[in-house]
Amino acid sequence: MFVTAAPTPESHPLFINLPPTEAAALLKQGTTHLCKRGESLFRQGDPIRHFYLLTQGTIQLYRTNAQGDEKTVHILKSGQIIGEGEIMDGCSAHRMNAKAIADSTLLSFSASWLKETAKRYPEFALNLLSLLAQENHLAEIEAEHQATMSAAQLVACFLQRICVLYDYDPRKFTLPYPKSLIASRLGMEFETFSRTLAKLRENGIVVTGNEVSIQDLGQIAQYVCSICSIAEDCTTHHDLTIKVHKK
Amino acid sequence: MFVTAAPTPESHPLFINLPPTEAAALLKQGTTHLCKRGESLFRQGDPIRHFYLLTQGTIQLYRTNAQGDEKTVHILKSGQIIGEGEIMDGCSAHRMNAKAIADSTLLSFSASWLKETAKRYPEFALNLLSLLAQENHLAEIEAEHQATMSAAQLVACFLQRICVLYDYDPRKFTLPYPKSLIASRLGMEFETFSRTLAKLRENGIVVTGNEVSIQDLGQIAQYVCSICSIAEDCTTHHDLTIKVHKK
DNA sequence: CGACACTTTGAAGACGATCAACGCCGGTGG
DNA sequence: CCACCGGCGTTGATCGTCTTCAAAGTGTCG
Repeated sequence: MFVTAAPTPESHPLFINLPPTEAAALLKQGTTHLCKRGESLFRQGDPIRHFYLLTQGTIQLYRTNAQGDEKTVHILKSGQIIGEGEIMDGCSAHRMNAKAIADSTLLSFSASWLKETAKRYPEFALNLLSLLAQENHLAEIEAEHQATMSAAQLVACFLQRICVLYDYDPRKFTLPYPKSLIASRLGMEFETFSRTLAKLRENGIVVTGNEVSIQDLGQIAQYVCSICSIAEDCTTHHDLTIKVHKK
Repeated sequence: MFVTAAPTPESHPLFINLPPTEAAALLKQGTTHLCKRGESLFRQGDPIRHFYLLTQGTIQLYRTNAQGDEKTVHILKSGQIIGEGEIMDGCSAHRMNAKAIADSTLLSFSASWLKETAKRYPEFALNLLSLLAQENHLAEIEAEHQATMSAAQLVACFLQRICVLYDYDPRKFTLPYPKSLIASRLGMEFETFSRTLAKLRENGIVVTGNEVSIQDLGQIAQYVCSICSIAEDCTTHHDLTIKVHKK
């Protein structure tokens, strides 16, 4: 999940330690799939047929409950993978919906390809295990954040993550998707999201329209990360600090 | 994580599809470790040395932040495993604390044992992948719950899960650990937990001291599960319904 | 009996959801 | 070219929920 964009599929974390020829051969078994902005890739309840590697674009994963409320589970960017959990878990039907937020390109493999490859290539299996373990950690942290952070802190944390994920300059960048999507991703109402922006301004994050400027990382760390139990080994905040130092 | 208690380590989900002799040989590489009630198994920041299989007792996994607040991440029972995520993720230090809530017995393996075994036995790797994928799903659901459910709904959902996990009769069972621990597990204050009990009584769950009685599963489903986006494929609620039908 | 851990209850305040109104912008159609 | 509309975002007022601080009740084990 938390993977810096792989410039080419061959260099994806899944294929680390595999001979490049093997990786290329495996990748050839995938077919390219296009998904236009607004199009659905699959829906909750659909049979699981494919494992996907997103090579370009943005995919929203979301769930719907009986009341019709939507909750965004993930917003994926190029280099991230789709379906690995559901496939390894042995699910027969999708547990969420996938929709393109922007025109997207995916490499699609059969679901059994993933299991077979994991079985045949121990290195691949270990890479997949590592990815799942990372996703796991992030999901746990997210649950903790939801339980302990205020809306403003959630937003501040998310903005930092976006910044690392997209390799933006914290001092000035443009939101890669609408605010309402972020609100849905963070499990809050968009009115609440909007109101947090005032609070963030007091804490060194200025948002004007779609432009964000994180002015003082130290202040934000104080405001957000001091509450967080992973604080010192938070890769996000760590990477961000390094990023600014370099420039 | 969400594994019905394995009566013997050999029948643990990790060893499914492995020849029994192999499983037994692998298990022999572990050593038995005792952890008395209140004792710490490891702490946040400690180097990661072992993978554990909990064979008896109860282990609490929790995190502490700079402010000193504790958040319980998991409460494990026999049959569950410890450390798999951190090891597969390649962490060098523990990201949380582990403490015995009750006298516990663990089978301990070296961290490299886990990686080596996954590398050598494809079936084992697939089993481990399946377990991680399940944990993942649960963690995602938990984040969603934290974001969308009220305190009372969280408690109701948790009580149902306990019921399935420990194979209790929903109509009358005793809480396996103190209420304050449950509150910490659910990310709420224990005062809040206490107050939710009145609300639950109105919805068909009566708690008196440590005795719980879930009187009407349908009513609870209405109160809790109708909000939840996994509703129809929630193993917990599903299993619970079946359980009652059988009796 | 008294100490201590655990739990309950009360009152005050902070926070987020909800409902409602309005502003802004891009596109469409007359 | 302007009027209208729909998607998106902001702001205000109100209400219910959870936290916080404080006090008191319950239980068990020396």
